[in-house]
Amino acid sequence: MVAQQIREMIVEAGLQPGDRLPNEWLAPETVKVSRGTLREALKVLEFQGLITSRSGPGGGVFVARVEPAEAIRLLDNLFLFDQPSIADIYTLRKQLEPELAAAVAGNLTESAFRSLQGCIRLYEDEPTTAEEEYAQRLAELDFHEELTRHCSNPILAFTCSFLLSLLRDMTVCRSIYKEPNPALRETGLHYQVRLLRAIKAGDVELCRMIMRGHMIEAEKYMLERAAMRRRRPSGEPEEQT
Amino acid sequence: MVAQQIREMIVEAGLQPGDRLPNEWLAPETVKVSRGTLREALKVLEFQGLITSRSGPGGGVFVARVEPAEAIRLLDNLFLFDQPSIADIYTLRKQLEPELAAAVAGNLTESAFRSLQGCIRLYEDEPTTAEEEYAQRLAELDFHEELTRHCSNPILAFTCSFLLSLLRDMTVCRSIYKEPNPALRETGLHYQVRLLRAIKAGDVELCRMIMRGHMIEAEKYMLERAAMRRRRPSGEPEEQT
DNA sequence: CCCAATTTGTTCGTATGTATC
DNA sequence: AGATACATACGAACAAATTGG
Repeated sequence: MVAQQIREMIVEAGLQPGDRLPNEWLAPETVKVSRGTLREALKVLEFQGLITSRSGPGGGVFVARVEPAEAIRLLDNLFLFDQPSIADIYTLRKQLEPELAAAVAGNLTESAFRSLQGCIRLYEDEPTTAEEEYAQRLAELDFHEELTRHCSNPILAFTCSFLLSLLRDMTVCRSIYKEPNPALRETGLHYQVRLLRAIKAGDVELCRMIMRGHMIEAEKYMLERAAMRRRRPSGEPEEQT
Repeated sequence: MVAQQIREMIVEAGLQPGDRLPNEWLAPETVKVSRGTLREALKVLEFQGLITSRSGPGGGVFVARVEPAEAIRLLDNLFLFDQPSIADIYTLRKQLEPELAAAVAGNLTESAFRSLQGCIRLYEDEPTTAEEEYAQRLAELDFHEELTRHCSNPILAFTCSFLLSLLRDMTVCRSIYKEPNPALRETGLHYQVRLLRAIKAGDVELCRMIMRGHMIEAEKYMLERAAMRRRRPSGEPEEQT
């Protein structure tokens, strides 16, 4: 296909992010197709995140660095028809999140610390409404997301980030996140405070251990809640008994 | 964008793989864009693997199931400009491959066993040429790939498969794979024979242990070789001393 | 075996939007 | 403000592929 051909040209020429694609490459006489077909190929590459295009003078098609966040969108359809279970996701999280914590241990800048503490602050106070509950759970996920941003291992960061996006999008999780869970919130907060301390101290092994415990707890909670929802199916609201 | 819009329509309507997209959806009057623009969107979705299109009567645009192998291609550009290191990859493999082994333990059909044994047979004999050496190393990777195909956890399967494809494509790895390595070959073979036995026996914990050992060995070997190549740079062929 | 119908794929001329000088 | 350079969008016509009679 034309898209692959253009990609080849980019890597062959050793073009770097920010470089502009020479006009000749996109001329109909170089590529053997018409503008319409060429544009289809460019759209594909743009969607893939490899190129961006600006209009106006000095504009054109430029090579871009693919951001992990964009790449995750590409996988949106992967599990569209056979959704993974919560257990599936946590099988990986239990293994990888501890490594993530270990990877950032002792390698955080002051500003990185502050943004992590900012995440925590969002769920320091007991939530009063269901919306606040939900927002806090998302903030917890953001804490982990923030960790990935400071991980020097790009694959580990990408994979953990991917798992987080799966959790965010799964409808089961979304409904679970709306339920109040004072116990987990408390222990989760506790874990993350301890984790931050361990990261600051640069204690790699302690980071791993704390995160492992956190993941095991989180999985247990999620599985319990999911099982409850299965027994009392659909969107039935909880009644105070 | 139009592509996202069409994707929404598919999931809203609950279309399944194999279903055909109604003609109305692709009519210029439904979507508010011209045919050319619409085709760009379709090309994107096709590249993403969500749809395929056939021409002729009874043809049209059909929903497809995204295969993991296709999805991996989407990520080709992710690490184009900051390639991960061997250590990065093995950080994940050491954690995930044991889980993969554990996941398939006791869950393999007879035919799955045979194909795994087929992989092993390819490197039972000492390689005589560099090409054979290389082919054997790829066959080792295929062994792991075959495992992913029988893993019921789709994310675990996908991630492990992704890591394998990274190893296959990295130029460092490719050159390392061409070097003779009788020792690792022997122990690798030994690991995989033991692993197959453990899988057959359904001994989950043993599977994990064997695979963990295998990964640690493999990483050590790869890192050693990579370090040697760095000291003696570029494609200089090895001399017998 | 060929013809006709259906549907995707390609092309080109033109028009519009947008950013720079 | 206006001219210029560039990407983006449109629509009609044409080509190719596939199926059934």
